[in-house]
Amino acid sequence: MSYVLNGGPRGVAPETRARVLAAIEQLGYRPNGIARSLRMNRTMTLGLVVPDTSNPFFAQLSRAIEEAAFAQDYTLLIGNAAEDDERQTTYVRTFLARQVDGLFLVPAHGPTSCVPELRRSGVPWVTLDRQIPGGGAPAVLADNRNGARAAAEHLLGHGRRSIACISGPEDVVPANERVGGWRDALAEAGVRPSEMSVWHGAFGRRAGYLGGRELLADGRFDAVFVASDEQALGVLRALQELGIRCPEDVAIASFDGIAATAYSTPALTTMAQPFGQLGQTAVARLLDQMDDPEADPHISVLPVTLVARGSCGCPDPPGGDAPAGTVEGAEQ
Amino acid sequence: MSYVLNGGPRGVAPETRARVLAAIEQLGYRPNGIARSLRMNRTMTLGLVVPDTSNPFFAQLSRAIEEAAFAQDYTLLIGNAAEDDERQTTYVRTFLARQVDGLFLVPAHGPTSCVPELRRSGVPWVTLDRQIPGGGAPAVLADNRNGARAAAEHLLGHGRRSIACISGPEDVVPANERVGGWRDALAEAGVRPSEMSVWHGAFGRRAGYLGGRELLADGRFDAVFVASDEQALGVLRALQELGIRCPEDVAIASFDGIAATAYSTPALTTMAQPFGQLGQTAVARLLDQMDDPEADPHISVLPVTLVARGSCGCPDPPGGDAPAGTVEGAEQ
DNA sequence: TTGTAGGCGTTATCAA
DNA sequence: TTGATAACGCCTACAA
Repeated sequence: MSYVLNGGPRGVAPETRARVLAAIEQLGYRPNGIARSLRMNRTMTLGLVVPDTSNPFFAQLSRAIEEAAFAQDYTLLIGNAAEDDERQTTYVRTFLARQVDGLFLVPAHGPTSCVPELRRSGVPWVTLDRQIPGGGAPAVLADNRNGARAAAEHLLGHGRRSIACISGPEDVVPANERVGGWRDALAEAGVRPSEMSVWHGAFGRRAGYLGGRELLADGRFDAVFVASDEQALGVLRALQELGIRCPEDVAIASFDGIAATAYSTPALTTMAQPFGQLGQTAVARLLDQMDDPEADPHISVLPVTLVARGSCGCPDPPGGDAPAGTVEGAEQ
Repeated sequence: MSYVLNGGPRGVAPETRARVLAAIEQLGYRPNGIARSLRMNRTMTLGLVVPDTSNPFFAQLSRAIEEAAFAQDYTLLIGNAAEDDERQTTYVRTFLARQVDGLFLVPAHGPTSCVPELRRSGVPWVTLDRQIPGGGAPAVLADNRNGARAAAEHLLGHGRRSIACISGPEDVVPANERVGGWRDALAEAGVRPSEMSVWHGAFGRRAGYLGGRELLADGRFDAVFVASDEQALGVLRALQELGIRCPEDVAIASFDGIAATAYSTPALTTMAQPFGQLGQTAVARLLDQMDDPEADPHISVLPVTLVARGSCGCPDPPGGDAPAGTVEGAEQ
């Protein structure tokens, strides 16, 4: 039975095979994957814990990982930490109890108390998007600093001189790297650190909206670099309410390259992350670790690409142009 | 060991319990959920297959279901059918092989060839959002017809008389129910069926954008009812490119109540689905079926609520007002 | 080429 | 109160 369904590890006489197949058909037999997992000591399941599944950036990232995992015959369990360390730990624990073969973690901001447990479990894991300080696990990251710098330089290239920054939570590493890149560009253009204005808030539209209202109302700035597209969409709405035109009065460049940026008015100029590659790389790294748990944890930093649209002052292309780095998993 | 960890079904002497606990600690013992599932014949896992995880509506719906399942100690497996019947079947099969205790299905458009297999498996299942013609399974649905009618009536109430409709694929039931509701309202206002213009396309922004460009360019219409928010966001962009003002020249009302509608310019007037309730109801129905597979499949139709914002001509509230039906799982 | 049996890690039943 | 043991369904090594 086993031999005919799995095609091995030894042969079956054609006549017997037919008999077995017939019996399977007749009894409506379905193999039990749980028993198989128990025996084989692998579940062909991977876990993914993200800070917030309702944030389109994480949704697109999850989708890319799912795609890559599916292609390798793995099923993906997705857990939503809701930006809460306790819930993050709960999910990690649940997944470990379910004997996932490996785990992806996009750490929520704040402490990441599940790390020791994760390490003790011996289950291979990989962090994504955000690195863990004393991690010890492979990480797959976007080139936040250079990307942010390129975005700010692009705004400078449009003749903007007074460029604010709206960023994510202060304890999120990539948010700070992006602020760093923005600072780099401004410093090189001769702006003093004391003249650089940064606003910190949650990722998500609401925070962007609030930051926009607070920072851009008085006309001090002729441009803003926003650390995430979601926030930038909120900023766009804030400008609208304030009667400030984009890009004429305030130009915007942001970061991530989510699909929605192609349909706002104006469409957003953004540094697009290579979602498909991020997913594939993450899966590849995890499989590496599963192959050889002793292999030293590799840090992969993937480049981001500028997608110039209307919000920075470039010509606004027709709605729905595909951001360069977002071909797979973006569709719609 | 089992008795101390699970607190039953029989007692353990305090002294023994302490010894067991100590051993657990010392050996770093972790219970194996797979073995447990095999023995118990339940995995505490539910499956969900949706047509397209990158569509924010399904993302928000998935999130609500995950929330409700998590609250009942179930883990949710999410599969992305990518609007492809074959892939949908693959996921259903994968989930059945993994011995999910129950399954949620949001059928992709077109045929749903996995139904016989699903039925034969004996695993309880529930359909969501879209009902299956000869289903036989419980369904949890929004009140599409009345919701759409209310939306169209609202546009009529603003004095609009020439109201087009942009809808989803022709073979998707809820899309047609929404078209039906829009027809109802127009007919009641004295519009002849021959004067009612409907455009059909995929759900998603791109389709809405294309439909908007095609249908609204020549100024024949002073309003449009759009069958999904995603499409409506595309329509908004199309109007912008055509130099048509919203709501002055063309008013918009749409359907779903996804979070992004609160941040567009103008913010979208929409019929908000009660995501939280949909999730809870779906889980409740599935647990019902699991309790008693013979219980007859109940069809739950939940009401949608009008969220009036700028796109229909109502005053545009500040960005980020929470759509009435979307409290849970919407955040941002 | 095929039948048989042991064991994966649990839980629950039976005997002590 | 506890120790021993069968069984869940699968895979595979071994014997025939």
